Amino acid sequence: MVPGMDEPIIRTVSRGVNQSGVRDHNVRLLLTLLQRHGPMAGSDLARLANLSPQTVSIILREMESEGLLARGAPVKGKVGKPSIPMRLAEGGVLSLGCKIGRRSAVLLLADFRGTVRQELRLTYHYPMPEPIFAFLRDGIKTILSKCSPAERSRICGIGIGTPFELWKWSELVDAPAKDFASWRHVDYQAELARFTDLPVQVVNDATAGCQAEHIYGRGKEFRDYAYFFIGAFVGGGIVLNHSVYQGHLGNAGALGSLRSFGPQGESQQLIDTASIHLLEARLAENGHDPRDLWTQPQDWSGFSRLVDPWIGQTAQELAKASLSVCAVIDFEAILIDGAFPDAVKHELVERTRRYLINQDMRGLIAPQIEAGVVGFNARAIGAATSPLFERYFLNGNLRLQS
Amino acid sequence: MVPGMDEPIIRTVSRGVNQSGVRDHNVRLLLTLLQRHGPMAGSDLARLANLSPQTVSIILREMESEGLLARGAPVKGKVGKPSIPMRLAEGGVLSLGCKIGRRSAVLLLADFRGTVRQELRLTYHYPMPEPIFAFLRDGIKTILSKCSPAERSRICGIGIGTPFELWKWSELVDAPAKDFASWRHVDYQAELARFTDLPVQVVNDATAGCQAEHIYGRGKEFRDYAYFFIGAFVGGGIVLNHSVYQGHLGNAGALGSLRSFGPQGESQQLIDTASIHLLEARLAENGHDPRDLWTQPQDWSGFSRLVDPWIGQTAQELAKASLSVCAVIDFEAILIDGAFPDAVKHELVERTRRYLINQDMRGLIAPQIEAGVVGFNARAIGAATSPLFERYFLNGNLRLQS
DNA sequence: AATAAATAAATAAATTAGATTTACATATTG
DNA sequence: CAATATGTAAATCTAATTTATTTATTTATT
Repeated sequence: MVPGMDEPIIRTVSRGVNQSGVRDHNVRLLLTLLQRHGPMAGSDLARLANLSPQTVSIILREMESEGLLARGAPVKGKVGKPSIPMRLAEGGVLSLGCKIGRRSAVLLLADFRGTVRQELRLTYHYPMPEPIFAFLRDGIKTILSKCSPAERSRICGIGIGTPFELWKWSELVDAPAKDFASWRHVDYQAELARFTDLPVQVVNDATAGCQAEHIYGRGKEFRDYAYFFIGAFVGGGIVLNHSVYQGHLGNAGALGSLRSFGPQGESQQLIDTASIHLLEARLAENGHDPRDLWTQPQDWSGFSRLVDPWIGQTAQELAKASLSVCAVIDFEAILIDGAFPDAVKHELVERTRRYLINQDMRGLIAPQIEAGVVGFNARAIGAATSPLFERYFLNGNLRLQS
Repeated sequence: MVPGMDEPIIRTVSRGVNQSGVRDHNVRLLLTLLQRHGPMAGSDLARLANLSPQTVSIILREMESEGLLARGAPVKGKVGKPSIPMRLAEGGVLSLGCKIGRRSAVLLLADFRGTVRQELRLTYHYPMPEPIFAFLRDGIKTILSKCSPAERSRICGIGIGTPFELWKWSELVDAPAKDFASWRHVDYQAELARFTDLPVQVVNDATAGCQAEHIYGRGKEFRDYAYFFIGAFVGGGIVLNHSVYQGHLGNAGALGSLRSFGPQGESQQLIDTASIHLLEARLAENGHDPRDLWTQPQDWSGFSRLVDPWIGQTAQELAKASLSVCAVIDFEAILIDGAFPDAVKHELVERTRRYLINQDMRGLIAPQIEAGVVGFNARAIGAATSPLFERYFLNGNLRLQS
């Protein structure tokens, strides 16, 4: 049995549970544990999940026969019968992810375990619906044509990571406001349904990044944390109880909208004080081509004179923002990632830590500041995880109302 | 069967579910639905909970025989057999709640439905462990002595609402720092165990207020909201998915620690800019006795000249704070309550709404600003709800690790 | 080195809990 | 009296646990 056929268990407080709901939950639980902890024997899973070995055995054999799980080499060296570690099968499940960004859109095919198998990119001056949907239509076709029939049948859906209220961005991206307004009534589900039967999930782009970090990066280490993704515009996501929390309208973790203060004490938002578009502007003022930031994502050493003060400012803002979010939820950690070279990321994290200790922390528990590891493509990879959570993994927190 | 005997279902993501877990969940679900929606027939519960009428029938009869539920008068006037609405039995479950505050501690006995049956108060210049534990010991004895044996057996626990890291308060309450440090190693469970066998839950005081508003007040109306309780020091609580979220160390909703800015742009916290202690100070400066605020909780009209500007400042701070919290979670609403007269509360809510619309709301969804209805005693009443959630109600979000 | 004992894993068979389904008695309206 | 909805009894079904068995290995003993 594959989970996700019935409505999953306990998605709202007002849902009773019956036997098939129990099975669905336990199947998802075992998949989630294997995802989170890596390959494991049934006996270990039974202990972790607090289920009887028999129950685990039955579920594992079923999932194995469906090709979701694969068995590893028996582990010897301990007293007793050798254990057989089970793992998520490499190609057991595939999914598509798309990120719509300031400068480019990405479409990719990823597997169960976060490996990107194919990737396509569209760049533009600013995003508009028509070219993006054309890119998706052609891109999906291209990607599917390179898959075997078996692989195609294992693609479980497509996730779209997109900024919240994109139609309000026209002045930020200096696009004609009138054209840009067409984003307002875009219905991704309906548009995608014109050329694919795959289930479609829409998720905030930075929240998608958070999902990627959560399952493939350092997210597993923490129960509750906030995630910053520094792109052209900064955004965020939050995790509670080991689950990404999207919020009732999908706008939880809108960390770009955190209040900040300009040099004259005027009210600003984090998006105005800690985003890469500020660095782009500085580059342009200094006669560089700001597009170099995007075409040379692994090496910004050519602009270090400008990058360095930008890191300083951004770190200061992130330190203040980190404490603001910790007043709402007592996050264990703050993860920072973005569309920049690793060296920049680590410098940013280091400086944020230093600024943090000078802040007023009365009544708060200091969070750990850590660097994310997924990096550049986090938003598209994370978008691809949405269909996985929908069908295979446990997500303690509710989905969006849809 | 009474729920809560086994570990309740799905408290962490890594918990498997078996039949007894299912029953426990469904029992709690029905109790929670009756709590939230009021008396209801089994057939309605079955529809709401998505359970078969048979299952609901069995569970209801069992809970009725245990005295947790009572049947109402048959409802006629519709086609078909009249339905019998079931309700939480008035005295079905009782619990104790204690709030430890700046100026006073309160101990009360409440029932399943939020009605306070007995209430005791201790006032002090500043809180210290020894007198408070003596008050609890004697108070519990007094309260129990006024209960019938049947009532005593129905008391399911005691909840303690206390500020976070009380030992750091010495300068705020001008107490000798040395004495005050004794709070640091206080173990409520151990202290209470010396004179009572009741299970003890410890919860942040403002979060307790939030729990009270959540089940007895306006909390039911919203899926996600933040709650401010304006006491001597402002505090808060948050609700996600219709459940109070305490956070992994019990410090979620530490809204008093939200960053704010003083007149010279210096960094402050909300606790410094939106608390009743500011008003106390103004009263003292103007020759009034600040204790009048606490002894005349329903009438502050004597100090309106001083109260009015305090309301203005507080409203402004709350408006800014409201947007800060909505950048972390897309709360539907902000609920405001406090230890002040209703007239003050409503003026504060009204002005907060007005300030809100002048704020920078890019990227955010404007929350509703609403007044809480539980008022003054919210923290103690809410503390008393902790044992109820522990044993009888569903709480989608995790409890503290303990 | 050979062998027995201990141990842990995995699973088959029997049992059990608790849900659903089906059937029916009941009380009411129209 | 027909229609309808509630509420419950009996039978059925699902998926868990418990108990018992097989198997592969390490460890201790001879």
